[in-house]
Amino acid sequence: MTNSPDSNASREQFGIWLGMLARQWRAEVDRRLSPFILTEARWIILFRLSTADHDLTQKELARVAGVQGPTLVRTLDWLEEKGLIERREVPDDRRAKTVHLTAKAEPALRQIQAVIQGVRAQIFADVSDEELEQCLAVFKKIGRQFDAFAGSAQDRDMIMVGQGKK
Amino acid sequence: MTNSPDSNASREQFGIWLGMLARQWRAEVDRRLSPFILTEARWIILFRLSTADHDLTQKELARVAGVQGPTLVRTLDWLEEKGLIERREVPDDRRAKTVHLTAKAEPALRQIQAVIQGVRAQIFADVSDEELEQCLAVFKKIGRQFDAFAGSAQDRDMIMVGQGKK
DNA sequence: TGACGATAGATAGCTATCTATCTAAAGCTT
DNA sequence: AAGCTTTAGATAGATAGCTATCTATCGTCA
Repeated sequence: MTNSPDSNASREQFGIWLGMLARQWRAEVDRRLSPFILTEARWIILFRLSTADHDLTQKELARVAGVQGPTLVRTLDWLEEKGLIERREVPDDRRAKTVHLTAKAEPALRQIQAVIQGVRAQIFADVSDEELEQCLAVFKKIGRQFDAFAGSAQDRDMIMVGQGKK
Repeated sequence: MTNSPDSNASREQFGIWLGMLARQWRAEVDRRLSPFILTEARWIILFRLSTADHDLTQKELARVAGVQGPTLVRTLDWLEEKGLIERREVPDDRRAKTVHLTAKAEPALRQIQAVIQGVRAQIFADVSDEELEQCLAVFKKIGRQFDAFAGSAQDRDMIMVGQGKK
């Protein structure tokens, strides 16, 4: 009774689950982050900066964070206003700016790492490493299909290479 | 304290993948739906109405659609203005309203079903039924953890019962 | 060298989501 | 019956995402 009749229902459900889980994920992280003024979207940027192996321009940062340029601009505006990052001009290219964590950001980041770690520990409580890997494998297959639609087929792989197994 | 060196990275990645895929999913559906004025968020509501086995109040509809009340209200306002749904007062409870598809909505819905089907066919091109089920199983485990946080532990199961295998 | 297309970042405006709060009605409790 | 508490839906405002477009700068090539 599982194969055909259910698989259709599963496919119908998948997109909706994806959306619901993504929203719940964000809500839970935001809830736990609320003592730190940060939200998930803002934290992701700090995290990416802290784990980057070279100075990132806004364009590069947007790519590894998985958002579009304008979305990043607003987040950076906020982070810069709070003194957590700074934009520096690039000598060689006066259009570009690199983004850097300030001294103020670093202690906050360490505390927050622990909070996020706590979220993950609970969320993945029942999920084995193997299950997680299978799930991510499906994500990557699906991601490739989306990229095929969009035509920018290499971007996603670069993201994973960029920080997945560094 | 995890087993393989990768599993930590996988856990770090998971939330970000979830968010990115959910956004790409929505973008692709929206793109294909653009000839029909509808967006994914609006279509989901129509879909839920069309597959419900009894009249749904807004509260019930919000739950099966996986959004909060206010989000639904705005979507319904739009759908009602376009003449695709109507709200009816409930005789027994003058606070509540049930939501109904109009005659105008039904032919549109059938066309759209085909479009969405097309999205799924391509997105899941490389994904076997088995992989999909495993992935959904992980989703459900994670979903239960979120519900445990929120305290409303039964809601999610009810959602799946409500339309998963009916 | 001057002009034109491409690129980096910023801005504007739309959609969708959430939380917090309001209003009205329903349901208890005394 | 009066007065709480709870519930259904609506409203307001914040956050975050997107596309389209603008400005400034870079690079190329005629």
